[in-house]
Amino acid sequence: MARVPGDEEASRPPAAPRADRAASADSFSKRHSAQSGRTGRRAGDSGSRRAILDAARNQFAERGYAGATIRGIAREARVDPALVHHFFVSKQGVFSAAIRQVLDVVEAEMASTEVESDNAGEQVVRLFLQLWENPTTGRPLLGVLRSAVSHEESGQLLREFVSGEILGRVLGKSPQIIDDDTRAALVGSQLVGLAMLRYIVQVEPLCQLPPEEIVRRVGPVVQYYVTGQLTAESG
Amino acid sequence: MARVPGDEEASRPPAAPRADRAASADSFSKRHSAQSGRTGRRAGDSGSRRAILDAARNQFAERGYAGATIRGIAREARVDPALVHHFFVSKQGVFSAAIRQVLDVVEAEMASTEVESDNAGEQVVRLFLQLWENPTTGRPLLGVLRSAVSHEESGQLLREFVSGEILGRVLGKSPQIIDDDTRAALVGSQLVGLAMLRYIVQVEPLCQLPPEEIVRRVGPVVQYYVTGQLTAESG
DNA sequence: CGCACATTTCATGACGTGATGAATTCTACG
DNA sequence: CGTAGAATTCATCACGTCATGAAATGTGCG
Repeated sequence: MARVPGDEEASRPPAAPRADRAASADSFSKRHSAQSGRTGRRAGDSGSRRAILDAARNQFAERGYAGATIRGIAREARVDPALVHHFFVSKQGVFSAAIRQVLDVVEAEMASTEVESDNAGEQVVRLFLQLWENPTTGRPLLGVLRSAVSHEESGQLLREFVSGEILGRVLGKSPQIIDDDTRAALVGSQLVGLAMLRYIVQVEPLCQLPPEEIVRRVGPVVQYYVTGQLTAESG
Repeated sequence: MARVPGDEEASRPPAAPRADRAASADSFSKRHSAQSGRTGRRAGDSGSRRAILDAARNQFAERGYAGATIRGIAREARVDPALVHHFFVSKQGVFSAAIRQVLDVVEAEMASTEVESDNAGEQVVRLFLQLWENPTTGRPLLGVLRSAVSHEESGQLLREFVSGEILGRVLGKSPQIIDDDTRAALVGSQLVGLAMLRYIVQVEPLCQLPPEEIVRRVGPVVQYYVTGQLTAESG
């Protein structure tokens, strides 16, 4: 049990082939545990790569970038930690691979949803909530938001979302000529705050409210930021 | 240099008094470096305890609970890491001590500021921004928010702020009988989102805007959540 | 002075982390 | 068949983390 890094005595040559190792008592918990000896490649399509990505999304979503560990991801994927490095090189590599792919889906989703300028507010909030409620997109988003507070690349992604996606998609429909970037940032602040309190900090009344109720209450605020009025037909 | 935990040979009795150690080449960077030999107490009021608390606030503010380390705090305070443990027992202990004290100031500040019900929106946003702009209160708040995404106690503090402080102080002035907790949570979501984008993620137009500009733009939204109308004199 | 106590540092333990390199097994292509 | 390469695991390394216990040095009280 005692790990002695500097032990020079009894250092068996690492090149010695070993075939005498018995099952290490927890090998049953690994993928393809039933058959297959130990170290080499498995037969057929093991799906390990995908399993790692799924596990990574979960871990990053629940613990954020700093809190997630390669060992934890490997454990959840029932795979050796070194395999994670083999496929994705580094921790940053797993993160990028796990997040980026789904971010494209999010972007496409937003692109395919037409936002009418006359009640953009409610539509934007509805779309935002749909993305968060759907686990496929929601968990990676959770990962980005959880990581954004201390991981620079995640912060950058969030910045790009606010400055790029919101400004382009939402405000592009109702251009105000001036102040567009500020309006986009204010919309972003309301949306990010909503996600923080509903999905991360879990403030009580908020995380129980049905999505449509939130749409009804927050929609006008987004509308106000975009057009300067509470609803389209007021005034 | 090589650290050998299991080294049993050459283990000099730990009780042996040592007076032959020369200055370890970086001892100048410690507090009271000029005078004083090495290990014991320093003369006069060293202020180490306060230095540790200050350093802790900085570290937690910049890296969050998980990212901050006792060694990092000790380094910034120019103190041995063990001293941090001596004063505050554990990492959680430093965090609590560093944060709690200032949170009382925040609470008192909020209690002493009267919120008139007729333009509560702008007043609340102004007070919120004042707390964040002032480093004395702002940096601990940064620490709480940065930690809230992954540290349970910080999340709890944030929940209590939204469910307690906002509901009691802001909505207490303009009671709506029904839905108070939901209104408080919505106000909280806007404020938390604002802090996230302005002070943590640093979205461009937002963190340059003068506070009063933000008050003017976000105030009506808070007012809307509280009273259901954009301004007091509309309608 | 002498003794209890607070403050300070050192040495070390026990453990977790990301990363690397070699060994082994399987697949695919010639 | 033979062999290049992909997939998988093991054994470590080097380091950083929180935490503890003991030793050394100061202060203050009787």
